[in-house]
Order: sequence, then C-alpha cells, then structure tokens
Amino acid sequence: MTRKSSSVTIRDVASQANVSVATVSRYINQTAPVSEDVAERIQAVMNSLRYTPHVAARNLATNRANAIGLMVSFNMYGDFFGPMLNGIESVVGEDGLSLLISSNNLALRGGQRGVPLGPNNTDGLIVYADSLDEQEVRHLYELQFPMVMVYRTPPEGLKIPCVNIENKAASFKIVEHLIKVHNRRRIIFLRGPEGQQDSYWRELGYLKALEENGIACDPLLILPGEFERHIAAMTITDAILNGLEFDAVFAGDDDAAVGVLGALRDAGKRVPQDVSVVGFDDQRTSSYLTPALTTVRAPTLEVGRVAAQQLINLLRNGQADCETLLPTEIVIRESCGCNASR
Amino acid sequence: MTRKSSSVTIRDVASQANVSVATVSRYINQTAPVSEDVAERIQAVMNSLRYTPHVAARNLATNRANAIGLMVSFNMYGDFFGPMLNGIESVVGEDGLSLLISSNNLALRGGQRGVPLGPNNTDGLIVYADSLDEQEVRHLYELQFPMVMVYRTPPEGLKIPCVNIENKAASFKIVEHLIKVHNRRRIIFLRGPEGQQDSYWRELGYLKALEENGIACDPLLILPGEFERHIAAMTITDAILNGLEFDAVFAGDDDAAVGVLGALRDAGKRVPQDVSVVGFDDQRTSSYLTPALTTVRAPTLEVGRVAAQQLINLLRNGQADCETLLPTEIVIRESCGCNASR
DNA sequence: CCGGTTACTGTAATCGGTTACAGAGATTGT
DNA sequence: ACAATCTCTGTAACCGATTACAGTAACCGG
Repeated sequence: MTRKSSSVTIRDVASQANVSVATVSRYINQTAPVSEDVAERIQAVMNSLRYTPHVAARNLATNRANAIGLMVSFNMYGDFFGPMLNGIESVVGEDGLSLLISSNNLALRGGQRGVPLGPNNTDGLIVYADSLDEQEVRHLYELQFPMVMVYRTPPEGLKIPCVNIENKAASFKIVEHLIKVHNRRRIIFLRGPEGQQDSYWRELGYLKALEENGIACDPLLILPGEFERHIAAMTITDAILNGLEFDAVFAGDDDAAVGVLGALRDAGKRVPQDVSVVGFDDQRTSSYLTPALTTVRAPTLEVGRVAAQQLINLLRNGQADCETLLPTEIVIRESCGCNASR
Repeated sequence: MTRKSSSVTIRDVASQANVSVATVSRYINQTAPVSEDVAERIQAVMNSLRYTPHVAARNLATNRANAIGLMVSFNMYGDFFGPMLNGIESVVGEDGLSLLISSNNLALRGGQRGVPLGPNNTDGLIVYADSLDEQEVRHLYELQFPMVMVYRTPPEGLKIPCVNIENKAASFKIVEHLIKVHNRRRIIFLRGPEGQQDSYWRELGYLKALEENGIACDPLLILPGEFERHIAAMTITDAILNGLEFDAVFAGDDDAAVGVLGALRDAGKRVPQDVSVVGFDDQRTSSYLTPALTTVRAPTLEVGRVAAQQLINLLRNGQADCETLLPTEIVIRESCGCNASR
C-alpha cells in the first residue's frame, strides 16, 4: 500500500544532532530548557531532514488526540452551516488542534459500532443540535468526555456547557413589531422540527407577544414549517386553500421564509401589502429577496467561535461557562411592511 | 488533565477471554480465522467491558491514519460549501474513515510549521481550488502523498487526479441563449478571482459564444466580479455610472448574480426587460430570487462524492481517474427574459 | 502410516514518540 | 571549601495496538 516513503523519526534527528531523543523531544515541545548550541543543531537537522513528528505516536504517548470533533446532523446544507464551521475552524486551527467532522447518520455507519467521534478519536466534541440522541450524549457524559453543545441545551441533569442564541426575546420583538407597527392580528407561526429547541423558544416569544398585546392565540395558526423552504411553502399553500385567514407569517427561520414568500407569490398574495412575512437568522441572501426579508440577525459564525473556545477552555482548564447566550437583533427590511419605498 | 478514566486495552479483553492479544486483534480486524467459541467469548468480553480500540495505537502500528483531509480556502461561506462537504462526508463516513478539515490561513497557523493536514495526519487529501499553493502541492506530490483536487487542475507536470465540472460548454450555451433567444449583443462577463480555473473556462465559453455568433468581443465588457456579490454589485454600479452600454450580464457565478441583480435594481434598470442576467451554479436560493435566476446547474454535492470516492480508490488500489468532468446543464428561468408570465 | 496442508493460537518485536528517573557540571550561598 | 541548587542531558520504560514467526492439532490423500 502506501508505504510512508522516507519516514524520518526522532531517533534519526537525535543521532544526526549528536543528542538523545529525549533532548530532541524536549526541544520540540519546549518542555524543558535546552542549551543554545544544541537547540541550533537540532533545528538544523530537523530542517535538513524535513522532520515532522508522527502524530499517532505522539497521541499514543500522551494519550491525547490533539483534535476536537464536530458532530453534525446527517445533512447539512444551507447558509447556516458554512459560517458556523468557519467560526469553529478558525479558533481550533489557531490553537494547533485538528478538527474532525462527522455526521451521525445511522444508515451510513451501518458497519461501525458506536459513535464515529469520541474518546478514542478526539479530546472533545462539539455537538450540534440533535446530531446525537440523548442516550449517546449520556453515555459520553458518563465517560466524562468533554463536550459542548451548540443550538441545544443539555439533557436533564447533565452539566454540559452549551452555547445558544437569544431566541425568545428577539422573537417577541419581531412579532410585536408586526402587531404594533403593522397592525397584524392573525399571525401564523411555522414551527421547526419536532423537539428543536430554537423553535421552542421562538414559539414562546411569539406567544408572549400575542399575550402582552391582548391577542388570543389561535392554535390553528401554529403550523409545521420544519425550517425547510419546501415544507413551509406547502404548509402555506394548504392554509390558503383551506381558507385559513391570516395577515402575517413568522416563518420560524429564513429558510422557511423563503418558501413562504414563494407560496404567497404563487397564490397571488402581495407581500407585504396583503401579508407580512418575517424570518429568523438573517442568512446571506435574505436581504436580496424580494421583498427584502425582515428578520432576526443571528451571530452564527460567533456561535462557532465561542463553542470552540469553550471546548478548548474545558480541555485546558477543565472549566467552561455553563451556558452562553449570544445576543440577536431584529433587522427591519421590507417584507414586514416597512421601507416600502424601494 | 483529562486522564482517560478507565482505559480498557486489548490486553484486558484478551486476559478476560482467556486468549492472547493477537487473537483478539485478529478477531476484531477479521484478519485471520478464529474459532467460533473464542469469537463468542471475545465478543462477550468486549461488550461487557465496552472496549473500543485505541486509534492512535492502531494508527501507529499500521502506519495509516484512517482519515482523509479536506483542505479548504480560509473562508468558506456560501451555499457552495455545504453541499460539497455533505457529499464528501457521506462517502468518507460510509467507508469508516474519519474526515479532517482545515483551512490554510497563513495568518492563523502562524505558530505551526508546514501544512496543517498532511502525511502525518491523514492518508490522503482533497484539495479544494487554491487552498494550497503550487509549492505546497508539489512538495506533497514529491512525498507521493495521495491527493485529489476539486475545482482545480493540477500544476503543470503533476499527475494528480482532479474532479471538475463542465464549465465551458455550459457557459457557451447560456451565453448563446442570451444571443439567440433574447437578441442580446453587449453582454458583460464578470470574472472570478485571478487564476480561478472555473472562471477561466467560463470566460472561454463566453468568448466562443460571441465568436460563433459573429459578435466582436469588447474587452470593456469583461470585468471583475470575484464571485462575490458585493464586488459584482460595485462593478455593475460603476459600469452604469461610467455610461457603459450593455444589455446582459453573465455574472460568473450565482453569488455575483445576486449582487448584479441588486445593483441593477438600485440603478432603476429592469431585469429582464432592460438587462438580462444569468449566473452559474444554481445555488439553493437562486430560484427564489426576483426574477428567478437563469443559470447553470452544477452538481456540487456530486463533486464532493466523486472526489472522496476517487481518493479512496487511490488509497486502496493506487488508481484513480486522471480527470473527471461532471456534467452541467443550463436551467432557464426568468432573469434572462424567458417565462415572463409569472 | 506418513508428509503436506489447513485451521487456529501464542510470544514477542515493533511502530515513533514522551517522560520518569538518574546523573553530570556549573553556580551559588555561607 | 562544601553542600545545595540549578541547568542540562541521557537511558530506558511505556503508551496500545499489529503482525512476523513459530508452533500445535486436526485433517487429507495416497
């Protein structure tokens, strides 16, 4: 197979530099002082031999993988994923660690046993939303395996740091905007996937906005959107066919909002004149839609950065913030009815 | 630090099952026959001990990392990246390999020497576009390190498998569509980043379409777009201010097309009545833009799948297709001037 | 009954690093 | 001048797997 052609080992370096392997190791890892001339000799030999340490050997000896894992849902598309990964990768790379990434599709890892990322692979894990089921999380937790969760709070009783975004307050604000500024009363809310926590909090914000403004909640207006554009589109199309009356849609997220916009256009409804539409996330293209989408800006890249940072803290110092909640802000564009100028 | 709490080794399994470590290893890896009752005993012990092999030890012994690397440009956002990663991850995971991912931002890996992904890390590399400069590629090539490139052809003289998409033919077709169907004559082409290969071929298709239809190429119409929406937008805005006459824009990619659409709208030009706009990629949101974007569908996820497949073939059999060119097809929507109905 | 496979198992070397332990000079304090 | 300390270095055990080599027992054909 692929024989590693000319494997230069630490012993080669040591002998050519006339020192012991221990000294070379110490020089490389800066783990003990080394006299200046020796250091120079070692460095020179390393350069001329193009020596790079064998990570597997190092990992075996130190019992650390020097890598962290990112566990994601089995399909990751959308504007959402890129920025988060970007954030994670930047701080992980900065720290000299490797980043392993894997989805947890049961169908795929048919042959394998257990989770594809774990203690034997990585030093810690970033768990995205429901990429790992509760049982798997609990198991890793019992092993005292360092984890931080993003877009999810840990299961009951487990103290796992998590980083989330402010869902409820922003949802409240944006729905209240629809009510107070645009005088909307019958506002549809499109739920995300069953059990999705962001969706749960957004719904709470929605309900609170209704309540505080004296609008009775009509359960018929809470419908499935799944954070997916085509499902959201279907839901809205059905709603119109069934004669459901509504004057606004809080789409759950921007992806669903895109579907809603399409469905309304197909049905001949004007946005925002007939129906206001708002989303959540402020994905890259949202400002380029017609009409430009009013939504909530979520600091997705920042979530990635913070999560990685927390995990690294956990690894190094054994400490991390139990929960960090990143701020969100509503961004008013056109789809709610504002800035009709353009 | 993080002491691996209860590290169960192969020796524990062996002794509890009353066999030698060699036998256990052979059972695990199916590398030699093992009698049935022994197999059962081993399996039972493994289950009760929750044994999982230590990958670093295995990697050291076999001198393989059981992982492949994906090297990406230092910033990866956009609809583009998700699907590709999705494709790669699916086949890599299916094969029981791990996926390491890293960007090659010089600024970041200031401390480190060399490329963050390489022979000591991984068994092979997928190199995305210009994430690695030519010198680095040559170095890895000299080490006979397995690589495949995506969205890029290897440097002169190096036989590295690559997977690309059909750029020229589709560009030709879509530009010809503008000419023949919509009678456009002054068509702007927005280049991608300097040296970007996809951009190069798309330009060739553009030029060929002009030539075959008897239109002289006006160099003033070839402008920078960088495959970035805000740069594309600026370029178009400037062009309009400078009084450049044009009746169509081939934006280089969909991202740039989004910028073009915005710039034209801001300038009061109607699309497609005044100016036709077409893109390349068919990103997820492109069909939801107003007007819906006429573009070229690129099988991004498939690129990922094929690349991973090729790399795995290279690892297993030492063989891979020198170049695979994935087909693209033009998809006619509204921004060119067709289907004006909606 | 005997040489040659076949099926299975065990011992111990090996992969390439890290690091506990020991020790040699040089420096310092009294 | 002597002990204590500090700086630097080397030897060898160890991390947890794989696998070459050796060996035993059963089986098979003639």
